[in-house]
Amino acid sequence: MRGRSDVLEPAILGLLHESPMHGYELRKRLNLVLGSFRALSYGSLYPCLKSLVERNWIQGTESVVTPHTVASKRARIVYQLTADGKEHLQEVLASSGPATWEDENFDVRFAFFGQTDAETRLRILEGRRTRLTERLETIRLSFARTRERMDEYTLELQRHGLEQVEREVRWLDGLIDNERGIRRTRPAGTGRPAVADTPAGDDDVAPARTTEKERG
Amino acid sequence: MRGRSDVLEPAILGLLHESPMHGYELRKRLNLVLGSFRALSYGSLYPCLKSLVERNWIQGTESVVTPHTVASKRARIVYQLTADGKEHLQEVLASSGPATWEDENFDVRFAFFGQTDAETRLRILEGRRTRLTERLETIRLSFARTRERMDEYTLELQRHGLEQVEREVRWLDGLIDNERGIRRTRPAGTGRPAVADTPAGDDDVAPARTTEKERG
DNA sequence: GTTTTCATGTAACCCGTTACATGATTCA
DNA sequence: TGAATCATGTAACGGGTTACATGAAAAC
Repeated sequence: MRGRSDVLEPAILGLLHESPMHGYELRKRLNLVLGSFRALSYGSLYPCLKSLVERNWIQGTESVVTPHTVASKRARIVYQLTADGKEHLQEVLASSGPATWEDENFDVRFAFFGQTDAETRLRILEGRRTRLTERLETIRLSFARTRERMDEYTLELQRHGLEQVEREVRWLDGLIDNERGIRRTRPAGTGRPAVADTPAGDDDVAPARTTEKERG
Repeated sequence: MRGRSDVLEPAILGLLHESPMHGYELRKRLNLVLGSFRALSYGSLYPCLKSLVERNWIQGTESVVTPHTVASKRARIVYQLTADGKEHLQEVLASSGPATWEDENFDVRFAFFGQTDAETRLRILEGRRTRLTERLETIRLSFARTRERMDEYTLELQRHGLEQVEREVRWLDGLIDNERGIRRTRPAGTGRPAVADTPAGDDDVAPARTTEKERG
């Protein structure tokens, strides 16, 4: 309901659930989960950790590292989920709504599918797919409306953008088919991913869902 | 030098240079140029227009529209570039620097390549390419370092992200080859785009630049 | 005649970055 | 011993969004 980001907190909780970590390390891992590969700043991370501690979802323990000789003074703080935190994370992962379909939110949620039940996974994937096809419609529309008036570079940018989204949809189709397969085969909740791993440039996933024509 | 966004202003100036417009229409066009297809809010747009007027780069004229009967009271404000604005836009378009290689900035700059000279176009495309290959390196590295410890969904997200960037690089390669061709053929500055328009799934652009191996 | 779309704006707020400050540890 | 990296934090700022306010024109 508020803002709509809430991307950082789930990411942190999710990673800490996999294994306890200190801030500095967390930051590096975060970049991989956060979709885009920009480096998150400490100016974001540490205050967030602080607030998570205050809300009692994580706790930090001063882990005095024994470097190579004796114990050092400057300790690093290893964070881990509290019981409350684990509970909260499960709630977050089980929920899904409009915000969940958006780019960054989706990436984070997807990254932690391993901790999510099959129903939710499918719900998120399909919501995301709908979201993207809506976007396709919007693009195609204004595309068709303005294509004569646009110079060719702008047009090329548009074309490329459109293609990217189309590819994204095909990727989702593969994942959805996969989830459906799992769901039919297994009682749900097994957490087995078995995602498509087509190494590069395989265009035969979901052959005729996004029709290439009607572009004029 | 400041912030690093400066994505909105150039986009507005560029669009207004193509043709004068009022805010509401501008906003729709903006979404196509701004790379991602999120709708820019009026809360961003109008204050920005205001500040551009204050700096004398654009000017707004109350265009009283004759709707269908008589003249209406509520006029819409049509903005156009001033002489200063045109000059400033040319400066902006001729410049290039680290910020230019970033995602959104690049998109905007690319969209207005029609108004940019060939040297600059090539400089930006190559800068962007370098930026992306750097990113590829970063991803591949942390990818290799953590792949065993990651669950398969996170891994798939990574794989997919990597693939996207690789594709982006191939797209750039096509554009660069194209620009080089133009540059050799024509004295530069002709403004002729002739971009690659391979409809979909053409993988033979720049065959062996991003080597698929050494992924372990 | 009422709803939808067009059209312009403002104020509060959110989420993140940059720049700064500090100090320990490892490596050359 | 000095530089690079690890490690933790704070304060100021920036660029965007949401929510609000207003009203005319077009469509139904």
